[in-house]
Amino acid sequence: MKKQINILLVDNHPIFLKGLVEVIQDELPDFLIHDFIYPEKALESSLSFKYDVAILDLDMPVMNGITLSHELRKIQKDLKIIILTMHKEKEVIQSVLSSGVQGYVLKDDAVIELVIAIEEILKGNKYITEIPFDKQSSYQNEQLSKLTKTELLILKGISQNMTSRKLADELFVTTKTIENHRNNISRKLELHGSNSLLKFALNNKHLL
Amino acid sequence: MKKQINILLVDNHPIFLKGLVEVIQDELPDFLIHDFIYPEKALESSLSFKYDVAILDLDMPVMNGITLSHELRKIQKDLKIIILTMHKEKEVIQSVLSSGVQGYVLKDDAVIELVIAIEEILKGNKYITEIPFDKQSSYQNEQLSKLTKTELLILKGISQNMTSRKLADELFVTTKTIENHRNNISRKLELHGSNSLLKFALNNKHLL
DNA sequence: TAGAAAATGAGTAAGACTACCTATTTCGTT
DNA sequence: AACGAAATAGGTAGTCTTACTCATTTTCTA
Repeated sequence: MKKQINILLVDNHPIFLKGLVEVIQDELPDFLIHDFIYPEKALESSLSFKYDVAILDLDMPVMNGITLSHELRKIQKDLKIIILTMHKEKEVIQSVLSSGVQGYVLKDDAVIELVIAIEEILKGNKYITEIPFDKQSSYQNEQLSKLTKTELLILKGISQNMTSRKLADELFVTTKTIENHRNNISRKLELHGSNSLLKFALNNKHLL
Repeated sequence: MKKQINILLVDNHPIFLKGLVEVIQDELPDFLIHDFIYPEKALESSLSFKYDVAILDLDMPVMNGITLSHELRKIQKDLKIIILTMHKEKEVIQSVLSSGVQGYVLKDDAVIELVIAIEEILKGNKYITEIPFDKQSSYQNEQLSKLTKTELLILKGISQNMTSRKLADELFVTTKTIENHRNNISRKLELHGSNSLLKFALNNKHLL
């Protein structure tokens, strides 16, 4: 008897989710699909149920796909993750992949892409869909291109809830250095006022 | 014998489109659905086929949903149009409705919304989905229901980039009062650490 | 290899936020 | 009318961030 494969599917768009369930079910009738609109509910269910693969939407309110993947992995270390998104920007893909997921599929890919991804991931491989020619969110990119490597690194840290203190420890420099970098970044990006840098970082997390 | 109802469905995301077809077919098995990934192909088909309702994605490359609706109407004056999109912004909705479509449904609405929309439109009515404001992700809502009226007001202010100082001026109280409210909010929501309240407020802007 | 850019660090000052505490007044409900 | 919740405000301390200036060292590159 073959082992039952359980798929966790999380997407906050009900219509898309329902469609997705049917599509996957059509192509992979032996798999059991557990679908959730709310990341929190999915997380809760993972406490009492073991999944083989999780297919997660990237842009969700409250908890995005990457955060959810981390939370799921805390509960179940060996869970395989496929991120399903409409983002075609190199930077998004880069940052998603660097967070240790196994698959990346676009919502405007053909259905077969997702099916292949699931099958490959189950074999222990990774699967990254072909990304079409680059479509950039050009404005923010121009802004970010003004920054140096270290500045980008710090901005990324800020977007990940790190204080200057923590960043300093992490990078083995003084907090003063981090503060100086923060100031330089703010000047380059023309950001002013309280927590303006944090807000920018959060708003552009996907580019960092 | 009942008249056959023909639905034109256009969305440039294949997975979403395939799911959508199945979902509509499930709910409205007597309807005939003609689905297209490319707006141009849909337009071409409308030259030789008469549709009753068109369900169009708003964001498509080359030709967006509104443009397509105009083109379709040139060919078939009485065609009913439902725009299906993920945009919740007042401005988008305003401009879409003013272009003379009959329906507006969100991609993150439940499936039933679209079905109702189709049925209403066929009766000659318009159907505009409820726009969020009081449609909530239930978990955060439970959290927010712990807060008092004033606390919610302050949280909203925070989400709009206001400092405690500005909020105090606005509400004619001292900054100390605002700070106390902030502390009470953080305690109720179990938020800790630097700027945790700001981050929460930004993440839940849509609920405030 | 010389000059420019980047990274590092210090000083100083002010504003903002978190995290506790206590206390008084106002308001709504029973 | 009494009770409890909510709103108001002060105290105190520590942390974090912004916003400047200046100086030194490292690294890249023309």
